[in-house]
Amino acid sequence: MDEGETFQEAVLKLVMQIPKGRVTTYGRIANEVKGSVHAARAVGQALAKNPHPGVIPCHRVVRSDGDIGGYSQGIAKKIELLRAEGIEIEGRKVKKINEVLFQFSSVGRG
DNA sequence: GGGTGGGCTTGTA
DNA sequence: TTACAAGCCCACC
Repeated sequence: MDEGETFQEAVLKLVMQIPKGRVTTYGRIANEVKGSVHAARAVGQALAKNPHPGVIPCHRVVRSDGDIGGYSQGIAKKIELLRAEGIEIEGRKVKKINEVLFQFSSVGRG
């Protein structure tokens, strides 16, 4: 991440890169920003307090287990947003999470 | 300016 | 499936 950017900024920027119809996990972001999956807690904080709720698709971030986890506006809301993008939701978990999982290190990360 | 607690998590037993 | 422990950042006092 950029030195001039803070942890929160780095997290938000990564989430912004998530394309529609795709989702990622807190651990992935935490690994990209801090390199520690335990930082996922901090990632959630950054998303929960995202200063750009209209630019940061925090609803595209779910748990590593596929569970939606939580949402400041409400889990139900998060589910609707994901379904609106074409992502299937089973109860409180994302179906075929491995297929919609978006990887940051996929390309351009050399 | 310093110390403590909470949160949209993760992994193991 | 449930319960416990670890590490990280922000807000409050």
